[in-house]
Amino acid sequence: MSRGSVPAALCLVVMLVGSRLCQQLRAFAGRPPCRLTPRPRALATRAMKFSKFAQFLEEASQISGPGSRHRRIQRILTLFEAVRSTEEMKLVLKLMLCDLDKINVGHALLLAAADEMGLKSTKKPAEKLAQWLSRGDVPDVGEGWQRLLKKEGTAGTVEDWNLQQVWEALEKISEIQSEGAVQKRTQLVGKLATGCGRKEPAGGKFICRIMYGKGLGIGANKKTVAKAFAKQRLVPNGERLLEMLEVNPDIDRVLESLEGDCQALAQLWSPITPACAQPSRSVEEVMQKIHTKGKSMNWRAEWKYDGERLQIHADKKSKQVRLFSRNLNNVTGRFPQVLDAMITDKHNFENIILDAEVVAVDGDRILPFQILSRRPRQAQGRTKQQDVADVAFFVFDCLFVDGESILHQPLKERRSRVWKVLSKSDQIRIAEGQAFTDAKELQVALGKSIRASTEGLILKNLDSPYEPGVRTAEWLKLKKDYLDSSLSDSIDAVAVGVRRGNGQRSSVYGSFLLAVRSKGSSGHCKFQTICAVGTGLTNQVLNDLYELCQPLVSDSGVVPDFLDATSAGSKGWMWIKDFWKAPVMEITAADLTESSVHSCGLGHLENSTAIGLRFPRVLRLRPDKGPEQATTTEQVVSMYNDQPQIKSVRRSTKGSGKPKAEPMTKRMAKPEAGLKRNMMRMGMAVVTMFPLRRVRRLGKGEAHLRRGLWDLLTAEVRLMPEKDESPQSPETIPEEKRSWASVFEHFREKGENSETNSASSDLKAFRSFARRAHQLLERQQQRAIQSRRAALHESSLRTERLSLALAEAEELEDLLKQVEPSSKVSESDVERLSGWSTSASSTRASGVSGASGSSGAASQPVQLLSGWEGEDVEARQKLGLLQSAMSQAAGELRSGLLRLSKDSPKELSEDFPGILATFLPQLAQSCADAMQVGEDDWATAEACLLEALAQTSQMTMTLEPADPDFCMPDLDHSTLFTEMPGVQLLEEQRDQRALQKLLERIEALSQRFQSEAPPPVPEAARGQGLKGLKVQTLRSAKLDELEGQVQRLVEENQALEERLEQERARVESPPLGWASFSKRYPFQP
DNA sequence: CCCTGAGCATC
DNA sequence: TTCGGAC
DNA sequence: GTCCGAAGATGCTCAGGG
Ligand SMILES: Nc1ncnc2c1ncn2[C@@H]1O[C@H](COP(=O)(O)O)[C@@H](O)[C@H]1O
Repeated sequence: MSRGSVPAALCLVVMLVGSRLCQQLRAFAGRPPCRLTPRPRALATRAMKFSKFAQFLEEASQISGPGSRHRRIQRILTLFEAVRSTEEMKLVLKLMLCDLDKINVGHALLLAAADEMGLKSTKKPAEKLAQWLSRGDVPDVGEGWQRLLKKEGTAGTVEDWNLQQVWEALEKISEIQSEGAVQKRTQLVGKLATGCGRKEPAGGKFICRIMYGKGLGIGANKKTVAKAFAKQRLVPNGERLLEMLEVNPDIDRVLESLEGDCQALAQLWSPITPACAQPSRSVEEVMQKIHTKGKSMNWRAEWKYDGERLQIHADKKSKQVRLFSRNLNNVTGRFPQVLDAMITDKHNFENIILDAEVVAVDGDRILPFQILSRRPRQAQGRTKQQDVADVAFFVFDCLFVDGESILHQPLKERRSRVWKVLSKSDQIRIAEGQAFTDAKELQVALGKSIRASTEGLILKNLDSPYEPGVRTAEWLKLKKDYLDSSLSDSIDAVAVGVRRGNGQRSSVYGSFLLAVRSKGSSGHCKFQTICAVGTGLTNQVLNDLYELCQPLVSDSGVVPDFLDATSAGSKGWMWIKDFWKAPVMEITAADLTESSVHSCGLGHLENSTAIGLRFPRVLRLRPDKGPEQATTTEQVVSMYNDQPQIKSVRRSTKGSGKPKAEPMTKRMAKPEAGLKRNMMRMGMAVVTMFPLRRVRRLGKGEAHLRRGLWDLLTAEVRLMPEKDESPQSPETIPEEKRSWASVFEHFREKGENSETNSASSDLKAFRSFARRAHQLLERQQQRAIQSRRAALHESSLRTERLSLALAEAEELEDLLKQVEPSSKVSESDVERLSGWSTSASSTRASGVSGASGSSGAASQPVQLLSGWEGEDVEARQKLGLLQSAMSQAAGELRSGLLRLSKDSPKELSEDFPGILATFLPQLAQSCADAMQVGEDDWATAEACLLEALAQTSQMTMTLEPADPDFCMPDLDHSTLFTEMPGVQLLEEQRDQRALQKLLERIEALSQRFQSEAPPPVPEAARGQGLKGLKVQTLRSAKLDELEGQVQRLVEENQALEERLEQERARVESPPLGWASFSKRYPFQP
């Protein structure tokens, strides 16, 4: 039944009809002509309608409870019994298993398609649908479609497509490409929905889920469907379906085969479903599993490479190679370098199927998964200029050799067979491993593998056959992140955002955006996102977290200001208003990776990226912790740097250190001079802007450029010749001093060697790269300026408000002094104060919204005071934190600036005596001076700094770009530098100081009250209001005055209000507060 | 021309 | 990929 | 133990909007 047997006439038909029908027609070709019945028209009348199909599915989905599995299978069986032909059975199976071609239809398009269904009963269907989803009224898009279609009713004649029509529509959708594709697809999807769902709304649901491709949501997927299929009678040998699919994923072919020879043999060019390994959590568990298995103690521990699974099919004579991914996709085009290595004459096989892992490598070094995944996905010509990395196949099994399947042979024999015929090379390697018998050996092997940057071990029974598609107990995976010992890898992170769940989780939050604490450069407690997490949580926890978080989420959609988030990392979240109430979770992960989505560690890593987590999951809640006790960014960064993969890269670049680069010469050719200058600026911009900026937008193009720049910086180590080694100076160039100079030097040499100015393609590439990088930086700077302007404005407003608040607080304090001449406050006073203040706020709330203060009653200082009486250790800790962070900030900035000046490479300053000699040192010095002055006098400091900046900007202006291609943009440098973080810090510190003073006073006041220990405010006293009191005494008069004061506070001082609200809530511990979780989820170390 | 969003692939 | 729930 | 369906990060490619 090979392709070759397709009659020419049919081929013609195929071409005419369209490629999508190709497979089916090919299927017909292999069988006697009489099997071609029923004819299409006859088929159409008797064909199963989608509505009927959907009814079966709907019934199956409603089955639950004891014995549901079996009953569900029975139900599906009745569906199969209703099928009339093999052709139809193919459709049924493919639809049920969502076995479609790539159709490029996802969540967004399914939503949009609601507008294309011609619905009469709903105004804006897509909008409505989105609303339902966001409120959790409907668990998924499919259910939403069903609801929309149900409203339409079935009055009149409505469309009801049969399965064949549906399939053809799906094929059509998959063919849509290029301009206008999205619109066309949307329309077709809409029509399809009508065809499937008008008669029977559930049909809409199922066609939607089929297109979405993640299962029908009826509690029956491949395995269950196969069990039902085993019992049906239309197609013979149904019980062998799975077995056949394991060696041939094409359902059409398999059904034909079931009717025919029914051979379930592995074949060359047809992918075999790969075997998987069972997870194991410890060496002990593994040993136990092995022993209880009994018989065989013949096990092998193999490195678990961190790459992609690859099945290699090769035929020597025809010189053909085909590669299949873990999901049986053909990925031959993605690894051109390795194809040749598979068909050399050195191999001793005619043909072969290998099981392997493909990994990015640098010589003998194994590179992280992330590098591998950066390779192009599309078929590339074999003549590519530059690849992201070299690649190697680590072969660990052999399934087929010289026309014969060897799946049934024990691993031992498969291995010995393949090593006999396979010739090793740089591209084709053998998976490292060793036999082991006891726990000790295993432990040693594990340590070794992890040090080699693998994920851990795969343990294999050498006596076991290859079991395609099975999570077999003969293979055990022992991953490093499962190990209990990796306790250091657990992170305590704060939930700062939530997202509603889908499907069965639509009634709760399905995932949480987590952040770690950054005790960054300002006293503000900032959090940086590190991952989202939605697994590891039980239903109980999910429900409780929903209760807890619901009142905390803001409806504004604005990222809260305690959070650093990149733009990509802040999409689609509902934010938690104040982090003091946010839950803390202990999480773990397999790896820490570079991230362009999360913000954790921005500015801490030398290559200017942030950190994210691979495979994050919740270990448990930590109600014993508040957000202020979360893991810090610094801790995460050091965890990142401690990883074997990272260390190994470090070692390799450090190890080949070289003597100091020679100063750049003046004999540099003209074009390069311009280039150099511009690159110098770029470099300066990178060095000065990047590490200090707090929030950075990270995009794809940007990521590439950043990596490019970083590569240039680090490449010098390898680029520079190692001659001239002076043993006198064992000092290698430290990482911080990797200089742009040597990069230029390298490219200059390249340029000179290539005779003509423009002939060097390297130089050309570099030029275009430089230009792009330059443009990018320019844009970034513009953006930075704008956002800094906005921030500064905001900041000054805030400062103003704070100082106002401060003044009022002082007044308040004075007044209070008068109120309590004997420095004692009577119980009734406190009572009144509290009652009065609540009254004030509730009056205000009702005045504004008419509701009972759903946005949280505005709190007030007085209330705070009474709230603070409790022993709130955490509040004090927080204050301490703020203070220490404050004092740190100045020091940090100073030393940062000084470091900046030292970092500037000497060779550069020699080359540009007029510029660098004064530029950086002076800037740094001025800044540092300003900081010192600033301790006492912020205004002077700022002026000082601004002047310094103005000077430097003038100097910068004197640089004349020699190369017209690289004109420095007309930036207003004084503005540019004024907007630098240093200035921002000043502003923030001013805020901080104001705030700190305020807090100090409040603290003092609260201490005064503390000695009183007044009783809690009785309910009756609340809401009474000051006006209801008899105002007789002097005290009461003063209280009247106080009312005026505080009401102004309430109205004018939003910032303060929020702050105080946080404090209040913290002390009050509301009914479902985070602290109360301790009871339900007690912490056990 | 560049950036973004959606879809899909890998893990 | 990881994890929890239902059977 | 099996099966299903929740959930994650990253990176590439394409179409569409400015
Ligand atoms: N030596 C090896 N033997 C088998 N699988 C391996 C090996 N090295 C890496 N793997 C990969 O590990 C995967 C299984 O682990 P996991 O993905 O954690 O379930 C397989 O899909 C392989 O791609």
